[in-house]
Amino acid sequence: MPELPEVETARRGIAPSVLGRRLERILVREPRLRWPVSAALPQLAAGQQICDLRRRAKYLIFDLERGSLLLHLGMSGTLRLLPHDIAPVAHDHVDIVLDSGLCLRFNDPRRFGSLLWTAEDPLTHTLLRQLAPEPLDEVFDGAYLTRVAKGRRVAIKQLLMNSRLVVGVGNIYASEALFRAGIRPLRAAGRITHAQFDALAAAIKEVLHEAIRAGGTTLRDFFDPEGLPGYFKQALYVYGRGGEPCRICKKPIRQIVQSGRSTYFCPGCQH
DNA sequence: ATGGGCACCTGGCTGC
DNA sequence: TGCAGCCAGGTGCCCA
Repeated sequence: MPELPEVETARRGIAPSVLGRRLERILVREPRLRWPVSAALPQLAAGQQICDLRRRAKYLIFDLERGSLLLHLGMSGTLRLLPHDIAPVAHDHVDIVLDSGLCLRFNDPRRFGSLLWTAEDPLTHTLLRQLAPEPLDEVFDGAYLTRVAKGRRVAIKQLLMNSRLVVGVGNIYASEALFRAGIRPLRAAGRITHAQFDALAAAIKEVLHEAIRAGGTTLRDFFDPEGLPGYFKQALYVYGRGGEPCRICKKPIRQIVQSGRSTYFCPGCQH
């Protein structure tokens, strides 16, 4: 479900309600997530103030006074802000109850999401340590992509979805960024020119910024913490548009499968 | 080192 | 209607 813009939308929606508040308690109704939620986690986190709420790739990091919570939304996870006494519905797995009477409720039908505790610097956690630089940071540019793609035969779309090389770009925005940069998703990464990588890095930043501004992309079940959908779907050029005419050249958008996942591109605009 | 395929889950949609 | 089959926004891990 969520790519970087959707996670960032969640972070911005939640931040005003959680920053500086005390985390009263955590209620785990279903610990069987991607990794089992530690039975000790509620006690480790309870009673502490929430000092910061950060995002690293698609992880949300709740920094408490003595340790951090790492939350990943997986494919189908959402966070909602609710009065704590609202009755839970199906797949409401975790409540983070605040001293304001509000609670942050994590719902995740597929349970690919995760909630972890770390007492160390979260950026050194096993799952975060190896992640590529943030795509919206300055160090992420055409020179960076050229460097990491050097000698690689893997298709550029798959490279964009390798979290050791690029983070935050999932299946929707990989297709969208490649369209904007005019690059075919099947092109071997190592054979793309520096100039094309300049265009691709710029396209990634642009599409992520625009999607964040629109509150993310809602295909089916993404809603922000207030329960509102994202409005970026109408701005998609290729994703989910197989067979429909390209918005630029009118040729039909093609849908192919790479690594078992759908890829969309325009045969007229991308080379 | 690199790359490919599988695994983890539920639900919604399509077509018989 | 019912149901089988396929697809879905992620990513860690095992194997060649």
